[in-house]
Amino acid sequence: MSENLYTFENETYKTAYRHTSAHILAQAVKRLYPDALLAIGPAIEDGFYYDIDSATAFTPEDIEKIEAEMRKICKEKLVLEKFELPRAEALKFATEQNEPYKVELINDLPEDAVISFYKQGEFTDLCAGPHVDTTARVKANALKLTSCTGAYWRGDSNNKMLQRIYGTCFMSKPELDEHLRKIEEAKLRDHRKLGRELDLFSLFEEGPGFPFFFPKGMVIRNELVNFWREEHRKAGYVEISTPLILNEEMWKRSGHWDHYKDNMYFTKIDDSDYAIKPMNCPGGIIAYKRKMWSYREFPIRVAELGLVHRHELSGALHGLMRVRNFTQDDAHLYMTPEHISGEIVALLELVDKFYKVFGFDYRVELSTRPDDFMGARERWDEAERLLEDALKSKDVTYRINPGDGAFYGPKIDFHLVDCLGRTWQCATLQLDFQMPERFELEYVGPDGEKHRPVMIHRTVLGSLERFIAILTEHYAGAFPLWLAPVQVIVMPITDRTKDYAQQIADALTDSGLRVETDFRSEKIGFKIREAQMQKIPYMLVLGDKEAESGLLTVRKRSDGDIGSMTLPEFFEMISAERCPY
RNA sequence: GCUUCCGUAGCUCAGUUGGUAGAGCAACGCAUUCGUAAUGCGUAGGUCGCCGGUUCGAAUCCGGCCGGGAGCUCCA
Repeated sequence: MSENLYTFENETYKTAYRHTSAHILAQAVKRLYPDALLAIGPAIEDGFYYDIDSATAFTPEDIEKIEAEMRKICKEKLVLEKFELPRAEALKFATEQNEPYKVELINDLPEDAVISFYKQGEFTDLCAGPHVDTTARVKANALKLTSCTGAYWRGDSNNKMLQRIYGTCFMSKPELDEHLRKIEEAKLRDHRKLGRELDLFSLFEEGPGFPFFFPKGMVIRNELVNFWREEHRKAGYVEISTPLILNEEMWKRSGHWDHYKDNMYFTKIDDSDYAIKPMNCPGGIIAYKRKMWSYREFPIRVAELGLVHRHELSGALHGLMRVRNFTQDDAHLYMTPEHISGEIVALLELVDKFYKVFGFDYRVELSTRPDDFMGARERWDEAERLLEDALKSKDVTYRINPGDGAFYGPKIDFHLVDCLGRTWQCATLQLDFQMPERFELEYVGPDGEKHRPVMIHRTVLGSLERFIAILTEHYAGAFPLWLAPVQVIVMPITDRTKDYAQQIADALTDSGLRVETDFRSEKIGFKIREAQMQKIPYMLVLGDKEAESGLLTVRKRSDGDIGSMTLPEFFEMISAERCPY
């Protein structure tokens, strides 16, 4: 498709275009702030950024000046010239340029590397390329610096924090405007905004990271749990509940003390030290150990909607997506080694089944052994291989996330996307040989001897809070009938039809629907507007005509007025929507 | 936790160079009884996030703390 070669249809060109924009950004910064040191500046999903070490903190005014300078550079039509240097000379060059971060980058390249640079006008940057041919390719009026934040050098919080300037650019102004408009529109779906507007949930200063759910939010939560319980019953799960607080010994034995202490809350009871659970597994394990198990009972699948508390860093908190207490739809599966593959495959299917009900696209990652792993390396290799084999057998597309596993085992993570395209881990499936060892879990095998079971930790929704946040944004607050806090609102047109409306409302309520009535002496247009803004799926408009004929006039949130029908016809119409599982 | 921006009524926001606060929506009251996205009039509501400083005087300037947004780090 040669005609598409120089458009954003061509990913390579798009990346080169945005990468060149990053260089223009760096050049502009260097012109205005000659003492600024350059770190790295790649093209990213929606644009580009450049990390800069500058003594002056860039203000919004500075950013505007930089943006103006960038436009100037575009118009200067500077040609980008590539040249290569052997490592030693490249080092010398970067040193002379007084760019210590570049020197560090070059130092990390192999001895025999030939290192490329790109020069545009007076500005030269270490870069593998590729780039567009001149700065004039970048449309000056379709370019925008979007934000300036901090970012650690090399993504390590022990390193110095640099200033990261984010920008975006397109091949024409209308495309840029469209992109910016979409972002503004997406912000309207933000669960924090909708949670307040629809009176579902919120967070308050009095408890940062500790969410509140209001009656309407609880409806969604409970419906979700009903669905979850039903599917887990079908999948052969049983359910338990374990305490929020266990003594410190327990957490030392589980390894949480060594690996997770900074994220835990502690408390004292009488003179003993206790901890509030950050995970449900130790409690589940105590429950397991209450009796002796036979291999004949395996695999056992024990679920728990467990409320956990984790001390997340204040800066990491984000609405309901990242909180300090949340309910995991946890489960622990105990099995013999022969069961592992089958159980993992069944779990991949279970997660897929759940996410399909909501129409989610999800990304899968295999997270491998972290630096602070517990247990033997060979066990980890084996566990990682088992997870990978299961993914392959189900033809799941996944990517490897090295070193991101839990301290007790590798995991398969499922990520969902929020309104602004940020991804959040929801389902997780973790294979664990460590806890059974640490807690000396046992079962009796066919040989009459005691053996060590294998354990799987898993969630499907991840946390109810995060999942509800994702759901809210996914539906933009217009929840499907089965989840909608109010399913039907009954609105008489005048006081004359109040009795009839009440009668209909009672019949709907009796059938198990969540019904509200709007008897205020407002005009019907006003009631509809409010019901519409509350995103109530069905509105029944009842006036004299309906009272006389005994019919209902139905308005659908999504389609407007859909005409009149009898009550049984209405029930028939919505029956499929009332339970999608 | 770090960088940066922000914090005025339940919500969305005004408040010129410092002179002790305003609008719309919501709430409440009265009138209105109306056919598919806003009926009118009225009432009430704020230690301007908190603490301290500068000043004759602070929502406004300065400092500290708390909370929030964006991003980094970290994670369900």
